[in-house]
Amino acid sequence: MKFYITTPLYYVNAEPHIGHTYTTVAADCLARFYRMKDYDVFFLTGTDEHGQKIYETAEKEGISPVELTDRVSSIFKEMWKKINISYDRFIRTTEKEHEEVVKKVFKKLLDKGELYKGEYKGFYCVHCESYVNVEEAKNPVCPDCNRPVKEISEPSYFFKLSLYQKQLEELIEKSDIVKPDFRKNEILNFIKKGLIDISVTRKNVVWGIESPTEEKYTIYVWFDALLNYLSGIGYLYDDQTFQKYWPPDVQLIGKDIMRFHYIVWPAIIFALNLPQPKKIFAHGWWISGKEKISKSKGNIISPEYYIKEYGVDPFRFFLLREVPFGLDGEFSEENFKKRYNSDLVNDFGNLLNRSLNLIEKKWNGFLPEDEIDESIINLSEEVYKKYSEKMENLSFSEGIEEIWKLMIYLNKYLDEKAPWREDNENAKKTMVSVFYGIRNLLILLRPFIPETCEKMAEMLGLERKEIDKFENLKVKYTGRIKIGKREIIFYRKK
RNA sequence: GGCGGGAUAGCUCAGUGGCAGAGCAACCGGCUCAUACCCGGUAUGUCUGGGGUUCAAAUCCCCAUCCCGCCA
Repeated sequence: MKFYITTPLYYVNAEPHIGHTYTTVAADCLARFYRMKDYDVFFLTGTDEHGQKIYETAEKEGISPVELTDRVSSIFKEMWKKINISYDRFIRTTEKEHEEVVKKVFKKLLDKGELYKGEYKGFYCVHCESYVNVEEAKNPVCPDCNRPVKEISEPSYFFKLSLYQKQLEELIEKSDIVKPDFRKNEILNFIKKGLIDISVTRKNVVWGIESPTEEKYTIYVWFDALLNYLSGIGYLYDDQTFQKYWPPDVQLIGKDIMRFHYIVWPAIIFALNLPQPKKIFAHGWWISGKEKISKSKGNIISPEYYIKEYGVDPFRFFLLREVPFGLDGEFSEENFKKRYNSDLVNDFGNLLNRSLNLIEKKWNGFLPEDEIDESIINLSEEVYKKYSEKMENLSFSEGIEEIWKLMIYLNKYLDEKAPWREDNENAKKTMVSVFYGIRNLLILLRPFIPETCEKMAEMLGLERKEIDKFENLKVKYTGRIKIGKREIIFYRKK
């Protein structure tokens, strides 16, 4: 079984922020989840580097677009490294391979009559890199960013988007491509009002991919960027890889770029006669102090701060635990700290610590042998089943809630069995069972907090490969296990 | 303005016709292996307001108020 997952390519006009991080962490968690299910996973992310805005930003900074894009894309890479993003490929739209694919696709669509030459008249927002519809006011501004827009009139190639209205309606109604479900109606309403052909070239933009036409144009940056999902796995140059992974199983996007992904993108796929993605999931935004996060409001959330203050894994955990994926969430240090202390420090860290401490005290750090309590075996199985379903639906927070059922049970089990009051012989089964339960927690939580789980596995005296696959949930212990060095992983905050 | 979604405990929210729920916070108790942790228990409601259907409505229908999303 294969699993192909993508994030949008991030526009290098800005450095990574909480929004990019959110999407990418979610994708990483899913990629890891499917790897642990033994799927053949391909996880694609990268940077979107063309367009007028990049050109202008570079100019402002007095550097070349290449210098700018090199710099910012490597900042993204460093960030992903820091938070353990396990992508299989990081694609840049300025790569030769990608540029060639874009040209080939353009040519292909041109030959098929999917593109035609026309005249574009209207307004263009440089900041948003998008054509906008504004009333003929004295000072037309972009409806999204409120910046002044340019009026332009120029020859351009158009993509016959209008042709695909019916097919798109049917696709959205009948498939699971639009997720969460409540977005379906929104998109459908939009489509039903009628689609118009979209301009896919620009006449006066320098920084972009050149069209394979006699008269030279620059290919519109969004058209260019969307094709990364094809070029990233070898479309038109590595057929074997492409055949293996196409179509995408999950594509993650922010809710701000739904239209490109639910309308333009599937229409391009129709035009290329390819199977459609299974699921495109639009997640919500993090807000801060009841407002959308923006530089001008000064309510920026700095991932670096939380990573430094609490650690990478608590940060990853919070993003996916706090709010149902798809809805907006409020990001505040107060909420973060609450989650951190109650879930990670109290429930999880303390469970590990008290358990290892008991094994240390009673048996000098050697786990004895005994049978494992049925209740923990059964609960593990039940939790995994439900957790698995939740993860497949991208309900990360509910997936974690399932894991916590086992966590809570283990704490309760310890209290009830009170092994510290028992002699070693009578405490054996309890501790072996708790050990088994904790090992299962490490497996289940690993897609979310990989580093922590690996470190904890070491503390349990286990090898990394013992928590590598969900298959291992069933593995029981025989032989003597010497637990590793015990240390506190999550320190209580304030 | 049009279309859609929503209003339930202090907070975040679940609950599609049958005794109003969960988590967090609060309070009380237990435990003492553990990171002041963990375990158990208690309390908490004009289910936005009004009308209707029904043996029975948070749930279905109508009206009103407020909030949110989408409308290139």
